[in-house]
Amino acid sequence: MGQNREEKKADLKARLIAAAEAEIAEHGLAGLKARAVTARAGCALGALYTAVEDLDMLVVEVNSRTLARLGASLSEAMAGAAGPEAALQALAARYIDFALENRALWLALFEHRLPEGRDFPDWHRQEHAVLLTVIAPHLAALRPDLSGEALVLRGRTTFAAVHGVVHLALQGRFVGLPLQSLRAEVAALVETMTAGAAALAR
Amino acid sequence: MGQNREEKKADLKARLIAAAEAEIAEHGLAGLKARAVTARAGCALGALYTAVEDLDMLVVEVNSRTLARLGASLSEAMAGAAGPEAALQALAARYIDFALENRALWLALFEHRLPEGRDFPDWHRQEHAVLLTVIAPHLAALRPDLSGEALVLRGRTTFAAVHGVVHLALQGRFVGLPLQSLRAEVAALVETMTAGAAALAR
DNA sequence: CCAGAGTCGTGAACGCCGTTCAAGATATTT
DNA sequence: AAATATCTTGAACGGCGTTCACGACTCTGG
Repeated sequence: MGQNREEKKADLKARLIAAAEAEIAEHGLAGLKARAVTARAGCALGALYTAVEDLDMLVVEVNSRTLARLGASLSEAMAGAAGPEAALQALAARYIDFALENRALWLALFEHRLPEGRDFPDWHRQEHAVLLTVIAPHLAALRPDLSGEALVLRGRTTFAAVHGVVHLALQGRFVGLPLQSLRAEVAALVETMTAGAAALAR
Repeated sequence: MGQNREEKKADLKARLIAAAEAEIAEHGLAGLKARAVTARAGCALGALYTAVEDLDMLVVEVNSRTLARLGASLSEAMAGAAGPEAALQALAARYIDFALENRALWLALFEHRLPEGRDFPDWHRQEHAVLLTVIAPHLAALRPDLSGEALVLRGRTTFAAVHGVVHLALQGRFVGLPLQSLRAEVAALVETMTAGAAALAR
């Protein structure tokens, strides 16, 4: 029971992050309330503001954890893939799986915004890079004609295209795909893009 | 000045929609406040709830207008295009132009959510269909091998892919493209997808 | 082991939000 | 012109994120 101050503070912050993660998973990002989080974490309302700057930064902490899990899952998915096309298909499929299994937390990654003037801390911005670095080498193999600069841009474009299809489908928008068609359509999109890349590379 | 009741009510609603549109354009969807809207529309706070059900439905009205303008702009863009590839390129380019010129209003189309239980009225859901119907015929021309059912799904996928690239870029996300690369990258994406479609259609 | 100093957690209170509703203002009917 | 029906008004309400004076706790020097 003899925790010193640093340990207690770290423990409180960890409990708050876990509570916020659970709240988002259950009620979505919009359903995240300071009072519900602190109640679940077993502390007073004001304690939240001793552990993190404000509720937005608590969301950043949750998103940071989600990104780490997503990055690990994607890295694992492309481990055994033979060839760039198979690797990209494996990545897209795993991206869909992760999004479906962590729906609200994954949506929070792209829904969360800071108020007008503020912007995200650099350490968090750079955590997003995994989403691009897992794609880059396979895209380079498909398009040996493109320079490094162009490949970086094309990597962002490729990710965003797949992401857009998954995003609209999981949001349940009218223009989005029905969920039962999502896997097949994303596979077809990746197939179309790799076939197009092969045709344009020569 | 002698307006009857129906005219006054319609006029109030129109003023509220215009005010909400201006507020969203200036401060974003998250910056839309009932008090600011009613002040701009020149009516009392409570009058808002005599014209529309609540603030969410006022956003739906604004989004309805934005969708109509977007649909008209897209229809106009593909008028003079020769061939399906040129038409899809023209549509994508116009989509980007509209999004850039109507940034906050366009973002509101995809950011706005209703609380947990509710969902959008059917008449509004169906207004989104223009985004798909402008694509469908050109996609059908590129992929004569696909059936009608598969083409509908592929149309949604194709829109979502382009939309995803534009969306991440305009949100200013770290993984999004820088705005100055957006047009070229979307053009490259459409080129890749049409090249891939041509390769897979035979 | 104790007392003083420093730090932290607490929850009532604040300002802002969307929404409601009794009451006053306005329009319509008789 | 009076009576009735309808609409508009803005103070008030409950809920939100955030703050802060105060009481409880932890660390340190003797």
